[in-house]
Amino acid sequence: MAELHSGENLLFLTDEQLRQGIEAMFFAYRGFTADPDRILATLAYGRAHHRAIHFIARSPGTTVNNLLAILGVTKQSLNRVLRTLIEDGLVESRVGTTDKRERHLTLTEAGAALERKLSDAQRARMRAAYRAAGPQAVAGFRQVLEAMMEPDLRRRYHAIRESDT
Amino acid sequence: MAELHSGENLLFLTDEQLRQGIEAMFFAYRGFTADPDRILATLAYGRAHHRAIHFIARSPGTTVNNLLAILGVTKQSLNRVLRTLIEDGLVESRVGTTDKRERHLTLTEAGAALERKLSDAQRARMRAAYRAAGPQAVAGFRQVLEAMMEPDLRRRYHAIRESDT
DNA sequence: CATATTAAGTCAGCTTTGTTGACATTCCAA
DNA sequence: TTGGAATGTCAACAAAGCTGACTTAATATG
Repeated sequence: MAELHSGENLLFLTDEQLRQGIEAMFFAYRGFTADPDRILATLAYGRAHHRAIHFIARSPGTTVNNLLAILGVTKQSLNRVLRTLIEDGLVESRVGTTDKRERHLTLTEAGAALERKLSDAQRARMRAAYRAAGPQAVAGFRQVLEAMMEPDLRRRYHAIRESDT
Repeated sequence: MAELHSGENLLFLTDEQLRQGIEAMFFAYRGFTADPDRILATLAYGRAHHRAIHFIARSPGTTVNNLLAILGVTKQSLNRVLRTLIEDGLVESRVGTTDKRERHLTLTEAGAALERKLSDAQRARMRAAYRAAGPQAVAGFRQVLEAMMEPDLRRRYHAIRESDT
C-alpha cells in the first residue's frame, strides 16, 4: 500500500489512519462531555441546556436567532430549553432596545454560577489533555478541528472569538 | 494573568484558550457527523445505526456485549437498533461456536455496502481536514484526542487497532 | 449434579432532544 | 398600509437514550 504513495507526506492519509482519526473523534467526544453530563444529571438538565448556557455566557446579550444559528436546532427545540432556564431563574430575556422584536439573553447570577461549575469541569479535562499532549500538539489539534468544521460554523467560531474582549 | 506563569509552555492553558478548544470541539463534531447524517436521513436510519455498523465493520464477529461496552449504551437501546439492522438484512447475527450464549455480529454484503458509503463520506472530510492541516498537526490532533478520552475507552480504542490485521 | 452466573433478548414505560406544521403577535420598513 | 421578519406557542411525533422486571439458554462453579 505505502509504496503506491510518492512521499511520506501522504502516508498519514491511508484509510486506516483516517479510520483511527474517526474513532479517536468518537471516543474523545464522549470524554469531552462526560464531566458536564454528570453535573447536569444531578440537576435534571441535559446537554442542550449546557450548550445554551455556554453560548449565552460567551456572548452576553445575544439574540435568540443568533443562538439558533450557532446551535443548529429549531427554535421550538431551543425555546423549550430556554423556557426552563428562564423559569428556573438562570437566564434573563430582555426585549431589545433598538429592535423590540429581538430578545437579548443573559445569564443571571445563578446561571453564571452553574456555567462556571460546568465550565470548570470541562476545562479541567481540556487542560489535562493539553498538558499531556504539549503545546505543539495543541496547535495541531486546533488546526485539524477548524478544518473539519462546516464553513459557516467556522465563521461563527471565529466571530465569537473576535467579539471577545 | 500570563505573568503568573513561569514559562511559555504554560501560556496556552489560559481559560480563553481552553474555551476556544471546547468550542472548536463542539463545532468540529458537527462537521464530523454532518455527511453521514445526510446519508442516514435518506434511509430512515440515525447516528445510532451508523455507530453500530461502524464497529461491527471494524471488528467482524464481535459480540453484543463487546459492542455494548464500546458504544456505552444499554442493551435495550442497542437491541432496538440491532434488530432493525438485522431485519433489514444489513447485519447478521450468528450463535457462537464455543459459547452458544454469545451472538457474533457481522455485516452482510448490503451492510458492508452501506458502511462503505458512510465511511467514504466521513473519511473524505477527515482527509480534507488532514490535508489542510498537515502531518504534524494530525499527530498533535491525535495526541490531544487520546488524552481527552476516559481511560477505559482509551484502552478499547487501542484494542480495536491491535485486533486489526 | 444443583445452583449461580452470564449473554442475550424482550416488554413496558419514561425522558430528552430533536423534528414539522400551523398559527398569533409584534414591529420594522418599503 | 401592507408585507415580511423575529419571536413565541400549541400540538404531534420520532430517535435514541434510560430504568426495571423478566425469560431463555448456556456456561461456570460449588
